[in-house]
Amino acid sequence: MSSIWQEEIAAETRAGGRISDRFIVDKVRKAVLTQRLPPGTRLPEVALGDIFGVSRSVVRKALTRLAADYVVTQQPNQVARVRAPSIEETRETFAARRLVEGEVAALLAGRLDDEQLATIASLVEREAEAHACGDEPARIEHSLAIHHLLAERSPNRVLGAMLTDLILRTSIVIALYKRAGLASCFLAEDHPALLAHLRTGDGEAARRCIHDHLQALENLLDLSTRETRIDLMAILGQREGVTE
Amino acid sequence: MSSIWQEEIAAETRAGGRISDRFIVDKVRKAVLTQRLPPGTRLPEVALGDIFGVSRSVVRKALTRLAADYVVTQQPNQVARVRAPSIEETRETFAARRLVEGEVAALLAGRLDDEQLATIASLVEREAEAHACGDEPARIEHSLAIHHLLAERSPNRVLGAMLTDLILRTSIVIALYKRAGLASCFLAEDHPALLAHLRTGDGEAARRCIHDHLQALENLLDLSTRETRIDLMAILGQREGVTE
DNA sequence: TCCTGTATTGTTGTATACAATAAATTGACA
DNA sequence: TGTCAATTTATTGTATACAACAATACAGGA
Repeated sequence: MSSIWQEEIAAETRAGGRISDRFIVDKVRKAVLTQRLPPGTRLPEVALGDIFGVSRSVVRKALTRLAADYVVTQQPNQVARVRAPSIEETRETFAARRLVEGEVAALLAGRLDDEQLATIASLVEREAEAHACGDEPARIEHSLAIHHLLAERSPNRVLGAMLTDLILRTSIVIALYKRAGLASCFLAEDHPALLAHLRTGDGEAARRCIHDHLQALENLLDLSTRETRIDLMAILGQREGVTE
Repeated sequence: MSSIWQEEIAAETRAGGRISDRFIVDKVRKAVLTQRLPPGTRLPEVALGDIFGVSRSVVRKALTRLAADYVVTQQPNQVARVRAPSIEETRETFAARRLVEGEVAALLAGRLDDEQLATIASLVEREAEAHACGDEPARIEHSLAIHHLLAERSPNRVLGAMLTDLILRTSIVIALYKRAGLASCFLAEDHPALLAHLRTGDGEAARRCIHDHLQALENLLDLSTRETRIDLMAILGQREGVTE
């Protein structure tokens, strides 16, 4: 029973903490994000229960939550699968995020204190450094941290929660549809420019900045309808699930 | 065991359909919306299971979904309760809905075919009639149908789903914070004006119309911070739950 | 009267058994 | 060899039992 989560589960149990549904949600989410669980992967309840050392009750709750987050699909009497958002949904998700994150940035401009601005500045710097070092996972982590900070600090918490969801969903589709051969989605100018607008308090400039940034990101993806890169039939046909 | 859902459950079981988690979600949601289950109401799993004639498994799934929809709160080892959104959250929910529904309306303007426009026109008319007859429940139903139609027909389905959620959440807080003595939240001019803009295809006008409409709606609420109408301590202190 | 520790009750958390459904396999037949 | 039906296996749906935790009620002492 060697799974991709072997060490993490061992660490958690050693630390005395018993595995909860939240733990499972986190692990599956991250695995989907890093494409260790590609779209279409079967997630049978008993298999996951064996892996995490819990019963189906806990797994079921985790899967229900993942379905609410659009990470997996759950249809009656069928195994849960890692979701494969379509090209159309990808475009719509980006458009929704542009709207929401643009508004959050506009609301936030001029309202952040020096400490928060310094935190963002540090993340922007570290993102550039990681890119220079060729450490893409670290760069993604810092980039995500910037956007998550906007979501957390959003003066409107309802919009903030919506943005958190949208960041996750766009991250998944970026991993899915990243143009083959593209090493990184780093856009050197964008985050520094955003920081400047947040500092000066120009809300509309911040909104435009976010808008253009996300549009540029979307343009880096391969969303050509011709050859559907995600061949659902091929994916759903294969019998592979989580390794046990 | 006489509950507020007595007849509906009997009807469902007579019709041969067995009670599913979706059924429970619908019934609880509607009861919250119509304030038959006021905020703070305890929703113990066994009590709900007895009422609906199912085991805790089904009830638990329903409650998890209701929590994802922000209808109830679920904290570890504590009974689920009907959520009581704060005044601040109410304002934020309205602001979020203005943003999202405005965008949906702008996208939709000029894109609806004659049949869909006729459907909306009919709903607008029937809403006015219901108001004239003093039939407030019917008026609310028709008004909601108009907004739900926008959500369903949204060219961007991600935004459409978000709007569906926001319509539910605003409906709950409207019921909660409606100014005492106010018979109806009917705004005679707004829906006809929206219909006109959707027909002519003026997206920005449709956006402004939605924006002003929702702002007017929010202004009809009693969101004065002075006397907190929702006294959580009083509500959470009382032992009342669903009637058995 | 007020506080505090303890027993009791109420409620949720988890595991498991069995039923119901879907998927896969097998075998017969053309 | 290919196709269809019947059987077997895999998987989820539901109910239930027991453990763990929280809230309550009660009794005793300051």
